[in-house]
Amino acid sequence: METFQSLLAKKFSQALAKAGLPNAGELTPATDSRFGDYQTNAALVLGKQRGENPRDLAEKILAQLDVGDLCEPPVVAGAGFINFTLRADAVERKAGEVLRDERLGVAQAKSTRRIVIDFGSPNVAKPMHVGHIRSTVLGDALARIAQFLGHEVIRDNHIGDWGTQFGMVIYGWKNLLDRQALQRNPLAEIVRIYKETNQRAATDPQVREACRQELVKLQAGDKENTDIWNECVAFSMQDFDHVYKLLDVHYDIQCGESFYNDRLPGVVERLLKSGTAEISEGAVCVFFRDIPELADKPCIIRKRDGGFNYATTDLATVDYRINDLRADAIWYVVGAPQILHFRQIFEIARREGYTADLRHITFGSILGEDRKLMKTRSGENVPLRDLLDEACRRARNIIEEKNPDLGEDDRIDIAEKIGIGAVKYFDLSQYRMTDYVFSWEKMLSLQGNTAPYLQNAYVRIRSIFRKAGESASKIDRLALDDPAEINLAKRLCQFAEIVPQVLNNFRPNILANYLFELANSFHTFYEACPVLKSEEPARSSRLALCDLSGRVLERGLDLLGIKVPEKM
RNA sequence: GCGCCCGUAGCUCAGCCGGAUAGAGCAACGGAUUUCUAAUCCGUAGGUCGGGUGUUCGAGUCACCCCGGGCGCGCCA
Repeated sequence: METFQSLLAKKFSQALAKAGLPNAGELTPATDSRFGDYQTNAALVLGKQRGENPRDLAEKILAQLDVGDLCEPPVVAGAGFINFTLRADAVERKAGEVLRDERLGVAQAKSTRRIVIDFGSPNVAKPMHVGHIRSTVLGDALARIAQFLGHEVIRDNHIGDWGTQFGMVIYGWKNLLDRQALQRNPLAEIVRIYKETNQRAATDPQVREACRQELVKLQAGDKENTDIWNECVAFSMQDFDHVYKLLDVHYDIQCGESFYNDRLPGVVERLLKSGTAEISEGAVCVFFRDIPELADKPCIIRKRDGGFNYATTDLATVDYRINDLRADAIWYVVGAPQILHFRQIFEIARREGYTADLRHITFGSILGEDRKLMKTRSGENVPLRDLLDEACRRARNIIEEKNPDLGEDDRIDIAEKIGIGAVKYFDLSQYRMTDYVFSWEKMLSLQGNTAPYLQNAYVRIRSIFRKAGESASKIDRLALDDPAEINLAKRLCQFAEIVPQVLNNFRPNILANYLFELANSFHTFYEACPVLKSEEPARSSRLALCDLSGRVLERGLDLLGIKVPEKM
């Protein structure tokens, strides 16, 4: 199905051709409703190129343009803009098409790709904390959207399950472990012994050395240490799975760092052999002498002591994803502090001849009310599990106050949908690069651009259908009359224009913003247009409008990984 | 020192490839409810887009410089 935008753009470019003019400018949604629904600046661009009067050019183009079936006669405005206002009957037909379409008008991508999305990536022996929200929620949303657009998505959890921290964990396990505490809360106990060992190591060189020895033994495949490591990984995975279940996030593969262990020597050998890497001060490095910003920032891929580091692992990972998984693209949803690292990795991959589309999708930090990195009162990372539980608890309090009649099962279910949805939406509704201040009050507010506000619009729709005792009417040609109806129907037709845009710059906030505007339009319609009490044909038409609004809201929120309740 | 990111209403934030008089939400103020969930809607008020120079028909958006904040820069991940 074609959107209004693409239909108009197509007709417009035909008109340009007829007028003997090249394609130019762009046809976009109007910046202001005063200017109609769509606008183009083509005449301005052409005017500049050819040194002609933009308004004259606009008239010349209009003489060749036939869009009478879609809009009112286009008008030239301002310096030479051409404005289009959709006809109500065209909106009726288009909305009818969307109504019948499972995909709600959203076309499949022209060329579909196999995309590995690397997101989440928690560390073993550390609980997931607020810092993991953005990567997890953003990555999941991008995966859902890419998938919906027809791409083949492989969601990969690159777990930090290997590294120097295990020397300390194993030392702690052998010397400090409280078995009973381990049974009660495994991860908390592992974290405790890790922290305590860390403190000891900071002051006691002997402990430090002991930890190093444990690490060496683990890396050499020592049975006892490997068993301990396995147990720690398993305990951590339990914690991750609990959080993922709450968040409704799943992975296709979970190839952690350890997965690449036996591939690391090969990576270094290959790079040395090809001359991409060289030995410097005993370490194996890749230099970027031809890139000014990187000239003084080499990338170490093997340490002087022969050990590998995370650059080596990431190179092995690129290799695996491209050669074994046959990825066309790899998206790394990893925080902005690692920009330099990925710049280096991507550059090395390029030098090795890889042509896959590698993207580092960065994001900012979550701040506390004090505008500093969000921490607990005692200065520690806020465990994600606690935070999500609190979200549900707070959501439940609000539900109980607003809707005391709900049964216990409903309360639990709805509180989870609202609480988790609120956390996710708060994150996704903001541009990913900006740091944001975490605020329960704001994210759980029923007013404004929040998940509960959107969910409420959906609930109102469900309520209408419950009351009506009927499912969506079979109507497929709407009868729009009230401005609120026309506005809502136009908005619904835009869903198909918005969704693909999200992937242009990896901005789910565009979709969130659209859904907010849709909910807004729906609420306005809801206030202005009685549904069940109205006469036919308005009643059926409005029911259809409700049905479509509900489906777009549900689908749109689903693309963001957010669920909708039937009641709230 | 070098590099990256950010700076838009009192607060929290939109504003994609430069486009018309810069938009929301919260908070403030004024209205609407015998309801299809008022958990809402309608309205008012609020801005030298950090500062400057430049590019051009046109700059919040692009380039350069400065100010302020954050982050990163050879053997952690």
